[in-house]
Amino acid sequence: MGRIKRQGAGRPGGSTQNRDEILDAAERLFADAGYAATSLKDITAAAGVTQAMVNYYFGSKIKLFQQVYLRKGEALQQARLALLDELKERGGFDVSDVIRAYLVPAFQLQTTVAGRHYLRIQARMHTEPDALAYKLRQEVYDVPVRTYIAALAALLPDLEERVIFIRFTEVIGIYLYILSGAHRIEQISEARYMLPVNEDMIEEIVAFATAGLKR
Amino acid sequence: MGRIKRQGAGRPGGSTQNRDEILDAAERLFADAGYAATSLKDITAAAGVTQAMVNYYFGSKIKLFQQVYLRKGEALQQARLALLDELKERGGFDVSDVIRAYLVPAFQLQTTVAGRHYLRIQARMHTEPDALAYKLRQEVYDVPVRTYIAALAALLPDLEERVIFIRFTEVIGIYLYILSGAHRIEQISEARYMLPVNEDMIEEIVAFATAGLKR
DNA sequence: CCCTATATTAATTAAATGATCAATTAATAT
DNA sequence: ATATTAATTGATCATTTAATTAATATAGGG
Repeated sequence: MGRIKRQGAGRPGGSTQNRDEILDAAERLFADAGYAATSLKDITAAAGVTQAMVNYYFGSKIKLFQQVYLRKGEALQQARLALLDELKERGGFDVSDVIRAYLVPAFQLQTTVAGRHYLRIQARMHTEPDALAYKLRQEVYDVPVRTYIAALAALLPDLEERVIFIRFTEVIGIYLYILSGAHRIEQISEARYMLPVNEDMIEEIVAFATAGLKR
Repeated sequence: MGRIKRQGAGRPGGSTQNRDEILDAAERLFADAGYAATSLKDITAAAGVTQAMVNYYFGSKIKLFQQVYLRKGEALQQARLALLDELKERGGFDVSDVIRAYLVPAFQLQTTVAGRHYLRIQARMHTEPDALAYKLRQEVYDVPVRTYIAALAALLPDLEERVIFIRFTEVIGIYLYILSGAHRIEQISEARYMLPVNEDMIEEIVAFATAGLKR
């Protein structure tokens, strides 16, 4: 954070990773404080570059945010679609498998520091002002959600698709809340309880959600 | 918004509601844009008062936010505890009734404009930086959550309290997500589906959550 | 009726913010 | 070799921000 790299102006020798370092620093700081409360000064200081670099690489603060969100967001959705495709190829899967396929890529992000930062940003996207979040969110979410609902509909022919949509919305609520910060949940009960980690938590949500969906 | 009330300095004649009008305007604007992105200038303009009034009545921007949150937050938690007490007095209730008692006061808020503003603030509290949100959230949430978990534990003697805690956390995730903005969910599927309103949505969540809890 | 507490405005302050620009240096293409 | 493009610094800009203060006017208790 903030290490000094060079002194004078001008293009430095060799190749640099300043663009990625800005993205990484922004990801971390946006995760901690949200978009509006994070200044370009904070971000560029953490990345060890001057403020002008943000405008050089990204054009503006808001465009930087969009890049941060899309970078891991698109990968996450691709992973979800890929897992569902695998299920379809293998065949012989049920509702639990579909729910699990949706959850696993998100919980995998939770195993790295940067992934956890991204997950906090993602959770916050659902409460940020529409002007900031709506278009981005839809760009990333629309296709995967529809694809998963269609897959569930095929497995649950007795249920209207509309009902599946409603219940899948509830599943999203569960996993977003759990992933938005496990630390917090322990605080509520004064650390008397801990949430299970990863695999166990995934299976808990899968079981909970499957029971709610198939009821 | 921004109507002019008076011209000169000095205490105005009669009684005023400027304090409440500041709270109302702040509630609406904090709901729309979040804490950091809402300026005191915005709030005081909307309330039709000068900026200095915020510091006069509340001391600072952050203290104003806390008052906004606590005003309806404490009432909400009181209502939850009261409904649970009613159940206990009447006797003969089950898991569904407990879940419903937790949800009903929140969904009642959704029936008024100001209530919907508050619910957006509440949903955002779960992703705001800990420095802003942690203490407030705990102050309001701690007792009711524990009380409800204890009530559920009495009804589900086969389950460890720890398990009930985990599953109740999932229930909170569901309802927060649903209430954080129903409009958004319709957008995701290009308005092909609508979420049920109030009573129906409450019963949907009650059924979903009960199935997940009792499984 | 006077005095003090209360409520309000207008002006001001210092700090922070996002953005822009000219200057500078290295890499790359011709 | 030379010209152009890419990457970077440091300084500066106009705004916006939250907060403070002095002045002013009314309310209400003795």
